[in-house]
This record gives sequence, structure tokens and C-alpha cells, in this order.
Amino acid sequence: MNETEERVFADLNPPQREAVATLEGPLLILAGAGSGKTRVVTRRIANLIAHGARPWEILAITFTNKAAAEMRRRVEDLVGQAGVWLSTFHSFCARVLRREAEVLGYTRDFTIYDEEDSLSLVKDIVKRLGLEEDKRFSARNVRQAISRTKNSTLRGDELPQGLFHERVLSGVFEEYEAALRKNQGLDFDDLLRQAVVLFTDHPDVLERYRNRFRYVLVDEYQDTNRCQYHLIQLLGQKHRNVCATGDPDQSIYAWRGADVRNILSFEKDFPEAKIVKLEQNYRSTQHILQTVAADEQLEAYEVARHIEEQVRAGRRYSDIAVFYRTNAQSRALEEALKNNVPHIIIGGVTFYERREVKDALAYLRLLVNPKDDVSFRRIINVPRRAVGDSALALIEQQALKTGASLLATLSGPEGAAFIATFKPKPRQGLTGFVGLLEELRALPPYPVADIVKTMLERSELRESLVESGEMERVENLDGLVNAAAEFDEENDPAAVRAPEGPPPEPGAYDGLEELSQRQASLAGFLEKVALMAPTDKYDPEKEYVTLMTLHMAKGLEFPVVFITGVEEGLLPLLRSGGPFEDRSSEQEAKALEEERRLVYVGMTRAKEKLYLSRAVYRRRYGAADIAQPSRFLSEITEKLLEIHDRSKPLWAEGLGRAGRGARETAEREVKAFGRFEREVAEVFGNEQKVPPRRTSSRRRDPALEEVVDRLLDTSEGQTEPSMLDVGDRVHHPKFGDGTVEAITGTGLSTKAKVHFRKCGPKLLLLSLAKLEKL
DNA sequence: GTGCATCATTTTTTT
DNA sequence: AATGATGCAC
Repeated sequence: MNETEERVFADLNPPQREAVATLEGPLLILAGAGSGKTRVVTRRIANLIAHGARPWEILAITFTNKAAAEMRRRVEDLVGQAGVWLSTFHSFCARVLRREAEVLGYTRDFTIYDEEDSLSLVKDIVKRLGLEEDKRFSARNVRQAISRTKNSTLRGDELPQGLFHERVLSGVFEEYEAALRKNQGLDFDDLLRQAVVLFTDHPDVLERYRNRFRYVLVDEYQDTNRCQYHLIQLLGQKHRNVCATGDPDQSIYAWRGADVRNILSFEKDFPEAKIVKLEQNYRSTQHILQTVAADEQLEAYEVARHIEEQVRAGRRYSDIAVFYRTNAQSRALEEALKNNVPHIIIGGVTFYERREVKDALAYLRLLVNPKDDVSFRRIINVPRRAVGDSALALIEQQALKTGASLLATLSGPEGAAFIATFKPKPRQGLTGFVGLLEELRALPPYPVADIVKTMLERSELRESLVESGEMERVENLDGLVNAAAEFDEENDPAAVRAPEGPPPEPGAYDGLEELSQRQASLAGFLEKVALMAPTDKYDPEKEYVTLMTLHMAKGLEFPVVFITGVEEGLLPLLRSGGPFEDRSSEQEAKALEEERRLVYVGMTRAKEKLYLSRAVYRRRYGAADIAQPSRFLSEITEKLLEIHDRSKPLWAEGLGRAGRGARETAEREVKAFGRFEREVAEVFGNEQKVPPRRTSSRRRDPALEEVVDRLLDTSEGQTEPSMLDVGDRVHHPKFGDGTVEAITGTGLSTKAKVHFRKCGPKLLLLSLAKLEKL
């Protein structure tokens, strides 16, 4: 015990010790970035066990599998045993719902629908209700509204106000819910919401779970939405040993329903709560560098160059991360890094979102849940079986008549009779399809990899891709088999571990022991795959640079961090006019605050060195546009200077501690950076015409200002586009001669409407179009 | 029913 | 720029 205690309290500062030592009663740990939060939480779990708590009495909930896995590793390191139920909200709820499904009128074989699946349901409904005429009611918008509603209310009480919601909720919402139920499907929001419904409507069920979990811990509490909040309240009310950890300054998920009030009202919910503030042990960023590049490719190359420089100086690739606001930005970076810098991109279109993989998964889902019409529709004609829109319409019509699922309509003797009414080609296709599923269903339930392999072969899914020469897709399918084999290894039913610790007293355990372990079955595999997050790929041990969105970066840290695209419109991200209700200025301000926190999160990931980079030209929606420096650029640096030393120039950050060496490095970098910019200016000066103009009064760093001005300088002998006037005759290398009809916009975004003799009117950005005045 | 060409739309961020 | 939806020819 003493030895354990020594380990539990080693290297902790006083507030950290206090948090770890608090075992009973509600506890709120307010932890800023870099305050050792994860460490404190895992130590506390270990301390609970050291003081006699049994592992199975502890439930620790995180937002990502990654965080859960990391926590599990650390806890096992400390106390050397498993049994603590560590999982994400979604995994926890899925497990609970699977066990209690019948109570809610579901089968245990329900399917978890991802966004794409759920969108296809919504699309159908929108079409059926004739809402599609109005662009605001695009399936996407409606889906978002439904999700918002599900996240913010429990029962349809307190529904969001506004015409849009009224119309959505009066029709689509119910239809959507009914469709989900009919398909035995749950979307991501349902996993949380139905769990709350289960516990609220069935006190006996709640009682079992409450009894089991004497200690409940929640990480990133500021990210909880209403359902998650209720869940914690429901589970925690009895023993009241709820430990919430979080940081309101890192609240970046309001857009998916997270409500920072949950953490702010913790004291109200648990008046006896103890509150510990971990010291704001700011990661001491030694060196901050702002870089400006001409366009996003050059920004990416600049990042690559700095990475290589860092590596030459002895840094490891795994020490470095590159962040961006939108996934689309990863393209240019990937391009710049692909030959020289080992790297991994987290997020974007993940393995399990690829078409061929989703097709394969649809077969598996339909196998587990025959009522899953969404999956049926997806694969009934993949590979081609001559079952097109008209044949599908017939099947749907028949299904509607009998109220059965699509697959059921084709199954059994009645199904066979129905299939017989089709034309020869589709008839053959449908018979084959039904037969295939029957054949697969007859396979032994384990190992899962065998089922997947057989499915790929017998369905000819793999073969059809081989024939069309899509080898990358074939490889992905083989990858799926590998993933299944891995799952089999992890979940070998012959090696099921009994939970450790002394046996629970009667009634407490109540048959819930198997819950924290995944089912070694196809259903279990599908659950794992459905709830897998892109971050799960991230491995700090591997030697590569990590590329990810700022959102994904939360909770991680790196010695060297690049934040790219620090530009107005991108960071903060500018929405191009919402399709439904106008955003109030209050909403606008809130959104801006969240963007600001996002930058804060990104910056605080850096332990030693931080690069903020931006490009002057940025492509959005295909077209290049001038990007202004982000308003955060000036705000942020000012804030940091305040913390360290106001008198020093930007890149002299942190010299106080590191001394002369760092100053020299800094100055070298500044020089190299300036040289690079001059080169760029030369290249671009010859190719592009850019009106000389100050882009922003916000830019406050004189050296930067100079570089940008030089970059934007118009080269000799070129037309001064701002001199153009309505009526002027101009020449364009591609479009030929024309007349200026109108000039709009100001500064770098000045546009001219030019009527060309050859090809009519065009709207051109003066700063980019190579226009010559005649 | 399939395959191809053209057009429109899109991108915030994620479990 | 890249993907999906639509329309048309076979």
C-alpha cells in the first residue's frame, strides 16, 4: 500500500495531490492546458483502488477511444490490474443499450448508423414530404437540425424555436425516428439519448447500474451535451462520487451540442462538491514564429522546410505536429511532405468511410440486422445485379404493403413468389442475393475474419473490383479482413478474462460483468468499427509527423507545433451565409469565441516551439482569393507577450530562459524566412500582378509588414490594376480583348466585370487576372 | 439497366 | 477541385 501510495503521489504539486487524495464525494477538477490533468485523473483512479475500491465499481468516461486507451494504459501501469470500465460515452451507451435493448423495444442486433446512413434516411423523408423544393430544407440542413434537437432536448419538450425547426419537427423528425426504429437502427445521438430514456423510464434498470458504479469520472466535462450531462446525473446521484474534469477555456464543441454550462453549474448540482484548480502550468512555449507565404502550396513547403530544419537540429519527426482548421487543408500539406517527410494524416475520409469498405460493412450489417433497409439499399445492386431504380421501387412498394423490411420481402416462400414476378435478369440477381445472405448466415459466428472473408468472396465484391482494376479498393477490402482478424485476436472468446478484484456482494454486480467487454461476434466487430474515431490511428511511438485538425489536437501535446492557415475566414472560419435562420449577432459572437478557444487549444499543444503560418492567397471553393491575416494573430501574440515579456520583439520570445543560443537561432530563422519570402516575391512578381496596398491595419509586426509589402509589390512595367476604370479597353492572355463594365470591391479583392469580345462577360479578380490596359 | 457526359454544389469542426 | 446528381444515348 505504501509503495503504491508513493507511486500515486510522486511528482505532484499541492493542488494535484489534493485532487488525487479526494476519494469520496463530488469533485470538480478545473484544469488548464498542460496542468497534468490526465496524470491526476489516472493517479486518482489508482488511489481509489489502493484505498479499497474495487475496479468494477469505477466508471471513467472520456470523449475519445484514444483518451480511454491512454488512461487504461496508465492505470494498469500504476495498479497493475484491469477491470475499471474505461470507455467513451458512446461505447458505454452502446454496451448498455445492447444489454437492455428489449426494454426499449429494440433487438440486441441493432445497427449503429453513421452520418452518411442517417443522411440517406433523411434524404428519403425530405423527398417524400416534398420539402426539397425549398433549398433550406436540404437533407443536410434537416439532418443537422434533427441532430441539434436530439442533443439539446430529451423528449421533444423544450423544442428549439423558429419556423425552420417547427416545420422540420412537425414532420421530418417523427418520420425519421420512426424510420430508425423500423430499421432497428440508432444514430450517434440516439446512443446517448436512448440511454437516458432507458434510465429515466426504467428506474429498476437504473438502480442496477447505479449500484454497480460507486465512482464515476468524466473527462473533458465542458464538452458534455445535455444527454451526457443527464447520464452523469442519473448514474451519479446515488453515491455522489462524481469526479468531473475540464476546462471551460477549451470548450470547442458547442456546435455539436456541448454546453459549457454543465461544468459551470457543477457546484449547483453538487453543493457539497470539492473544487480543485490545478495550477495553470502554461506550457512554456520557448519560441514563436509567424510565417507568411504567398499561397497555400508555398505555405506547405515552408512548413516542410522548417520541419526538416528541426529534424536536422536533432528533433524527431514524432515531436512535430501540424494543425489546420479544415480537413481540406491537409491536401497541400500532404503534397509538400510526401517525398521528404514521413507523416500521417489523422481524420478526413477514414478507412471505414471508404465506399468499398462501407459496402462490405453493409453486407455484414444486413447479416446481423435483417431489418436494416439502409444497408439493403446500399448493396442490393453492388456489385451489379441488374437491380436498378425501377426494380428497387417495386420491392419498396411491396414492403410498404406488408410492412416488412426490404430483405424480408424477398425472403421465404412468399419472397420467392414475389421475386418470380420480376424480369429474368433482376430475378436472377435477387435470388442470388437472398441465397448469398442465407449462406452467410449459416456460417459459425466466430471467428469474424472468416465471415468477412467468405462474404467478400461469395458476394463477388472483391472480384468485381479486381476486374475493374481498382486495386487500391481491393487492398482496402483486404485491410478489412485484417481488421477483423485483429478483432478476433483481441476478443478471443476462449480467453475471456474475469474481472479482477474480489467478487461483488449480491445484487451489486447483477450480471453486468460482461458489459465492459466487447462481444466476440460480428455484432461486436461492427460496433467497434462504427464507434472508431480517426484519432485512434495516432501513435506517439511512431516516427512520423502528425497532421490533424485543431479539434483533433485537443488532449495531445508536442514539442513542436505548426498551426497553418491563420487567416481571416479560415481561422476564424467564416460561414458563407447559413441556409436557415439568420444568425443573430449574439450567435455570431459566440461562434467567434469558440474559434478563439480553438486557437488557444492549438497553441497550448506546443511544449517548446510554435509556428503560426498563413498564406496570402488561399483557394476556397476552387477559386483563389486574397486572405487577410487572422485577427487572432495580433491578439494572440500580444497576449503571449504579456505573459512573458512585452518589450521583446515577437521572435525573441522565450530568450529569457534559453539565453544567447536561442537568440541566434531565432535571428537565423528570421533571416532565412525573409530570404524565402523574397524569393517568392520574385517568382510571383513576374507572374502575377497584385495591387500594392496595405492589407490590414491590424498587422502590427513591422518586419512582417515589410515582408508582405515586398511580396505584394507590383513589378515594373506592369499595369496598375487599380488604375482601371469603367469603359477601359483591356487585354487578357486567355480571353483576348474586352471592355471593363464594372468595378466592385476594394483593395486586394477588387473585381472587374469585363465584357470580352470572344467569350462574353467575366468577373475577374484584379489582383490575379493578367489584365493589360490597352 | 448501364454507362457516360455535363452540371451543380460544396466544406467546418466529430462521436 | 472534386464529388455527386441529373440527363441522355445505347
